[in-house]
Amino acid sequence: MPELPEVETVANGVHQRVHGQTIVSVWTSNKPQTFKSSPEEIAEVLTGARIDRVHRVGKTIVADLSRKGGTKSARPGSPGAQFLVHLGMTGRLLVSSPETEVPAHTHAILTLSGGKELRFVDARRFGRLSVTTEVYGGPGQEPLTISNEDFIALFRNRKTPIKAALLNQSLLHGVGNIYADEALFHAGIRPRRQAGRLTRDELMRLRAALVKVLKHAIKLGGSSVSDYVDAEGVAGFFQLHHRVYSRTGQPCRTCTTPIERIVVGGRSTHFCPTCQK
DNA sequence: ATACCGACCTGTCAGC
DNA sequence: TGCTGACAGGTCGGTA
Repeated sequence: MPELPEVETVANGVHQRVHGQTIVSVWTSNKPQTFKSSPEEIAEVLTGARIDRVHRVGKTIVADLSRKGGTKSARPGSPGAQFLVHLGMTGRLLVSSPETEVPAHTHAILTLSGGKELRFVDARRFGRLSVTTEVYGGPGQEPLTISNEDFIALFRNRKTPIKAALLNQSLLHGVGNIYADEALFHAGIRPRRQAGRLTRDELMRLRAALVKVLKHAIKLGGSSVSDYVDAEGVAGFFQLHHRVYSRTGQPCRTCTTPIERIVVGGRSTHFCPTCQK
């Protein structure tokens, strides 16, 4: 489901509802592929910890934890741990009342001091939970804040199609299939173009388009992620603004040429053959 | 080192 | 109605 804007929306929503609360108890399902750390390790680190802040790094939701007695200012030798949640394709992080029915495919429930529960639900089980004591930095660079020069340098000498390079999380993290297609459309660049052969000008346009598309999507709450935090959660509306993604055969909103669908790097890819060169 | 490709899972939807 | 196959917004590990 989620790319950068959706993950940011979920992280912010969860933050508002749970920060400052303590994790009273932890339950996990017996589906081991859900976890990077072992369920035992997760339960040990989380139980009794306070959630100071929930934020996003790449496509990962990061909860900063501290322990009673310890403080936010981590003392030497006792760094604050972090709880990492990757939503995969179908993962959801919900803040629910205990009386709310537990949905199918629920893999973790954290009972909070405020009386609510933080639930991790993931039908397809591509999501991952883990705990770490090192500050998580993510695999690549942050698309919202990277400079033009750093952005241009990322793609130098790359023979892979620009679409595939945008999806490579060790270069830029947070960009997924929807926003890669959308950004390439706004920059007027065909997805199969070799990354290393794009001009400086094109790469600068691409960076600007990416930032614009991501920020716009964050403002609208992401694309079609509904029910993402709790019953009061607001659905995302960015899907109504897609120019190419999932619009195969429909007229381009700029020039009316039918949008084409191809496969690049094994991923379905949409573009306008007239607007993108 | 880089790049491609299948595997990991379940749900949904189009077509027969 | 029910079955089958294609497809889904992500990542990882093996192979070339």
